[in-house]
Amino acid sequence: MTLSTKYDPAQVEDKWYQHWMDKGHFNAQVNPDKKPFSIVIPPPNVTGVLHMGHMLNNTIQDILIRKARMQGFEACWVPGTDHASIATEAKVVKMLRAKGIKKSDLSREEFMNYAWGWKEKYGGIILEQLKKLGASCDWERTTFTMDKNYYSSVIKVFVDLFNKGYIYRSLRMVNWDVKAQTAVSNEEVIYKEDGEISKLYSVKYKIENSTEHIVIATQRPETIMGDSGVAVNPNDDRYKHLVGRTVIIPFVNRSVPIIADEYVTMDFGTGCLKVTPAHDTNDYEIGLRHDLEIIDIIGLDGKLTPACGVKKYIGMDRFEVRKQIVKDMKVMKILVNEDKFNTRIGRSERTNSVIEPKLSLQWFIKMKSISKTAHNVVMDDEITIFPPKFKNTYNYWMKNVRDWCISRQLWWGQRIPAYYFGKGDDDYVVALNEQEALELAQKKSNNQNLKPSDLHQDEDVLDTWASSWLFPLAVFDGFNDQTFNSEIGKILPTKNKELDYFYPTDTLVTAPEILFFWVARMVIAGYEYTGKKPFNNVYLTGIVRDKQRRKMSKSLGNSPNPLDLIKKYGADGVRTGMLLSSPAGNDLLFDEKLVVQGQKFSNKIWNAFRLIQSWDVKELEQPSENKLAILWFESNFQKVLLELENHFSKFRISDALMTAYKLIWNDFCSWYLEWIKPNYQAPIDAKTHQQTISFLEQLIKVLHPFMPFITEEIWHALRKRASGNDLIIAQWPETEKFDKSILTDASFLFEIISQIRNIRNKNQIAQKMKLILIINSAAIYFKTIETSLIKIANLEKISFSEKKPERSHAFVIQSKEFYILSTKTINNDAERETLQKELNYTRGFLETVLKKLNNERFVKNAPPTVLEIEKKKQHDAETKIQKLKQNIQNL
RNA sequence: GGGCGCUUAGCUCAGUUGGUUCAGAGCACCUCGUUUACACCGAGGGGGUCGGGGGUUCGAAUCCCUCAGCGCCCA
Repeated sequence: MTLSTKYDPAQVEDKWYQHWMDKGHFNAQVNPDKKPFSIVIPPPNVTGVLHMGHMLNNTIQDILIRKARMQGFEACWVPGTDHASIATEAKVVKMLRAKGIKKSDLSREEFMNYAWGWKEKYGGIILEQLKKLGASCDWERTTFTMDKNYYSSVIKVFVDLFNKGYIYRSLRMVNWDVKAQTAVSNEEVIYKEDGEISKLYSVKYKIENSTEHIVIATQRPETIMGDSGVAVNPNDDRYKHLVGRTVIIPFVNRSVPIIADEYVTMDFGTGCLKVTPAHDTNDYEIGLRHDLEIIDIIGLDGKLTPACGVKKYIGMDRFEVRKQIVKDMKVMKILVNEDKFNTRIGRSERTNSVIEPKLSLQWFIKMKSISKTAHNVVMDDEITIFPPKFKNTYNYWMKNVRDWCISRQLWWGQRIPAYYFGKGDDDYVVALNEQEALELAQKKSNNQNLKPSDLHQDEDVLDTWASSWLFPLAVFDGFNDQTFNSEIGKILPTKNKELDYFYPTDTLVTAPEILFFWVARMVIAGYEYTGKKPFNNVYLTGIVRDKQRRKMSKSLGNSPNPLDLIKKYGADGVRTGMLLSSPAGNDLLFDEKLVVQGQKFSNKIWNAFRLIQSWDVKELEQPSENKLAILWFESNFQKVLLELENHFSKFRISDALMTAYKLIWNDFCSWYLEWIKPNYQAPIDAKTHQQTISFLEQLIKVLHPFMPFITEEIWHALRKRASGNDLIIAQWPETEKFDKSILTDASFLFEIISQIRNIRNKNQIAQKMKLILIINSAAIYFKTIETSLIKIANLEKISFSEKKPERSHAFVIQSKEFYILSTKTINNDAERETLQKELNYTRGFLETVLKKLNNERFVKNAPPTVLEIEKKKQHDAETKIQKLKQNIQNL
C-alpha cells in the first residue's frame, strides 16, 4: 500500500465520528465500577451559529472529556441549548415581519407556535456543527432550556423561591428598551467607550416668593415637567441660603423644595440639579431620601403622557419634546446656556435605542442571603477558578451583589407563574398551575366564588439566566417529583441515581463575560437546592480576537467561518491551531497561520507513520544503538508525560499541547526516528520495529484528546484491531519511574552531535560526507553512546587519543576535547575566532561565579547545594578555559 | 470615580518557593541543504539592560516602593 505524502483529513474525519457514534463511545451511564467525570456544556443560544468562541470553548471541553474517558472515568459531556429569550424573540418577530405579520396581531399561543417552529428549524444547527469539530458529547442527553421537564423545573423553582421569601415584586427603576418594549438588565446596557456628545442646558427656575432665580443644569429638559425637587450640595456656599426654600417648575408651575444632598457635584454644570425621581436612577435614590413626589411623564413607548401636564407635548416622542422644549424655553427667556459636553448614554445592546430609566413593577430575587455560601466556597477554593485572578472579580461582585430583576416583557420563555385576581398591587398568588392558583386565590381573597376566568396570569417571562442557572441540576432531572421535595425546597439525595452519580460535575469551561450571569448563579442554585457545588473547577477561556486584538464579531466581519476552516485544514488542524496560542485565561489572537501550523503537524505525524509502515522488517539482531535509542525514548517519554500531566492539572491546556507537539516532532521524529532509521532500503530488526510501533501508539494516545481524528486513523492503520478496540477508549499511559541517567547520557550525546553539525554547517561540509572524530578521553566513557554517535553524526570512525591532530576543528564539552579531522584546509583565522569567542564567554562566566564565591556573605548564607553548584561551575569553567587556550595555541 | 490585572526576543506567551550554564518556547527571520518518511521538510544561527527609577538581600525577571504605559470589571 502506498500512502500519500500529504495527510487528507477530509477522508477520515466524518468516518471516525460516525464510527464513535455507532459504537456508543460518547454515551455515559451510571456505572458503579467507574468514577464519574462530567461536564455540562455552556448551552449556546438557539439563535446562534458556531463562531470561533464556541470552537475554542468546546475544543477545551472535548480535550478534558476525552482524556478523562481514556483515564477510565465514566465520562459524560452533556450538550444542550439555551432558549435565549430576548434574542430568539427578536429573530422570530423579524421573521414574522418579513411575512407581513405583526406580533401584536397574534395571540400568545399563535406566537409561541411560530417560535417553536423557528426553534425546530434553526435551534439545532450549532450542535450539528459541533460534531464537525469532533465534540464527543453524549447526544442522547441533549437538553433544551424550554424542554417540558426543564420548563417545569424553572416554574417549581420560582414558586419555591417565592414561598421561601426570596422573590418579591416591587416598583423599581429598570432599564427600559423603548423599541423592544422590555426591561433589560444593567449588563445589557451598552455605553460607548468614548461617551457621546450631548448638550447640557442651563435653565432658570424662579424661586418662590422672591425675584431671585436659581439656574439648574440638565441634559434632559424634556423631563422638566416631572421635576419634584432641586438639589444642591450641602457644602456649596453659593446655595446654602436657598436650602429649604421652594422653586417654581416652569411649564407646570409646580412648587417644589430645594434640598441638600451629597450626591450633587459642585463643579459640574451649575452645581444645581433638578430632581426627576421617575426618570433617572440617581434622582430616584435622591427622591427616596428626601421623600419627593414621583411624577411619571413618559410612557412605555417613549412618548410623553398626559401626566406631563402640557397639552402640546402629550403623545410626542421624548426626543422630539426635547427639541421643542428648547425652542419654547428660548421664547420664554429661561434658557441661559447650552453647552456641548461628553456624556455616557446607555443604549440597549439589542436595539441600540437609548435606554429610558423607568419605574415599573418587576419581579426580583433577593440576592444577599441566598448567595452567601456561593460567595464563601469560591473564596475558600472549594470551587477553584482558573485563572485565579478571576477570584478577585468574583469576590467583588458577590460582595456588592444586587437584587436580580428576573422578569422580561416577552413571550418566549418560562411564563411567570403569578396569577392576579384583583386590581390591588397585592392581589396575586404564585402557584405551579392554574388549579393551585385558584385555590390559593380563593383563600387569599376570602372569596370562594372566584372562577378560573377571574384569574389572570402574569404576561411576562423569566430572564433566560433564571432558567439556565439550573442547568447542571436540570440536565440530570434533579427537579422531578421523586427527587425534589417542594415542602422543604430541596433536592433529596439517593432519589435520583443519575444526579447522585454525575453531580457535582467536574469542570465548567466558559467565558469570563458570563462569570456572574451564569457561573455565580449556578453556584447559588446548586447550594440552595442540593447543598453541594455544581462543579469543582471553573475554567475561564479567553476571548477570541483577531491579530489586531479586535474582538471577533459579525459586524466587523473579522471572524472566519469555522466550518470553512475545518473543511480547509481539518478539525484536528483547527483544534490545534486554536490551542497553540491560547495560554490559560488569556485572550487568543487568532491567526489562520496557527491553523496552518496545526495542519503541518498533522502531516508530520502522518509521515512518521508512513516511515514506520514502509520499513522492511527482518528477524535481525538488534543493533546496540537501537537499544540505547529505545531506552532513551522510554525514559524521555515518562519525563515528558509528567510535564504533560502537570500542565493538565493546572489547566494549561495550550502548554500541554505544546509539550506533546515537541515530544512528537523533536524527540520522536527528529531524534528517535533518525537514531533507529535503517540505511536506505536496508531492513529493520523486528524488535526495534515493534517497539517503535508501541511508542507511536503511546504518542497518539496522549495526542488523541487534542487531535482525535488523525490519531484514531493511525491507531487502526498501525495494527489490525478487534471491533470496538478504538483509541478513543484506549487506556491513557501511566506514569512510571524512569531512568534519569540515560537522559543525561543522551543530552551529552545530543550536544556532541549538535557541535559536529555546527562544524559541518560553518565549514560547508556536506551532510553525506563521513567524518573522523578524535576524542581526548578514555574510550570507556563513550562506550554506551559510541555507535549512536557514529550513526547520527554520520562519522567514519571515532578514535581516542591525547594527541591533538594537526588539522582539525576543536570543541569542548564538559571538559572533554573533541576534534573533527578536516578534509579541507583549515582556516586558522576563522577557527581562532570561534575559539576565542568561546573563551571570552567562559572567562566572563567564570568571573561571575568567582564573584559569588569570593563573597564571604554568600559563602556563609547560601545553602550548601547552591554552594556546591557554584564550585562545580568554577571547576568546569577553569578546565574549559585551559583547554580552549591550548587549542588556540595549537593553531 | 472605585476595584483588579498586565508590561520578558520582531509577534504571541512560559518562567512554580528569590539560587542549576536562567534569561526560555512556538512562530517569524537569516544561512545551508532535496534520488533516501515529510519542502506542509531537515540542520544550524542571530535576536532581549526582563517598561523606567529606587530599595530589601550574599543573590532579584521573581519580594517592596515609586513613576510611566496598556487592558478588564464595576459605578
